[in-house]
Amino acid sequence: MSDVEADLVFHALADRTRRDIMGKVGEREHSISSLARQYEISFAAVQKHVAVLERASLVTKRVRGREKLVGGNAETLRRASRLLARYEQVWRHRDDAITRLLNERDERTES
Amino acid sequence: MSDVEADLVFHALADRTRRDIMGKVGEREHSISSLARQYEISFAAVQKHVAVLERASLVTKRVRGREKLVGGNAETLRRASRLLARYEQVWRHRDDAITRLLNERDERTES
DNA sequence: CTAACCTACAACCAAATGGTTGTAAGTGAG
DNA sequence: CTCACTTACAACCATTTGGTTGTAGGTTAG
Repeated sequence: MSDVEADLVFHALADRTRRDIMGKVGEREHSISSLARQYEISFAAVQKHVAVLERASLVTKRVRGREKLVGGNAETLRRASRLLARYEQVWRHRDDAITRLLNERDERTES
Repeated sequence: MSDVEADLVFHALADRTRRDIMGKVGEREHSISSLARQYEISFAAVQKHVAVLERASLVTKRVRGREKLVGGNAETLRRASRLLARYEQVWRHRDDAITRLLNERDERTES
């Protein structure tokens, strides 16, 4: 997952309204209007949130008549999940006392 | 993971400099100065990035003499990873043709 | 002791964000 | 055909963000 991609995805996830939308469109597709009706904010605001999710490839839109149905893109979600998992794995290595001691030595001789 | 928590964590992850810092401090602890020396931006800017990561509980600081060592907090990372995994699981259900057909019916009778 | 180093924090700035309202255009129901 | 519905997008506003410089306080090395 590229830096730009991660920027877009994590920024998209960093808003609770957008995460909420993610939850809904993951279960089944929703038109933008039907989504907008479920929030206090304006239609345009919801539309913008969907656009942010779409730029991040977290959702996709398809046309049905005069409306557009928004659905979740599980693939992107999986890639983001993988990125976090990679950090997690590396980090586990650091968690024992031995590496901590090594760190002390390394820090002292650093730069 | 609460909404506020997720807001902080995903916002913290949505910047490539901060993700880069995550990579470094996950392997071993780094002082803020030693981190700052590794980027083009000012010391204060790096300090702010670390503060954002700290507010999100993605890293912790401990004192060693006149410096503060920044280290990764694997626990928070795990919780974020879990949240994404939960979305992922729900989303998988939607991916077969049958649910798509059901959606069409549901959408038509909706609201 | 003193000078160098490390951290903290305030004040400031330009750009991006999340929200609003308003306008325009396509589609479908009746 | 016409009117209501759905989407798109521009313009605007307040707040936040990521960056800067400057100042001040602690700690340690020599």
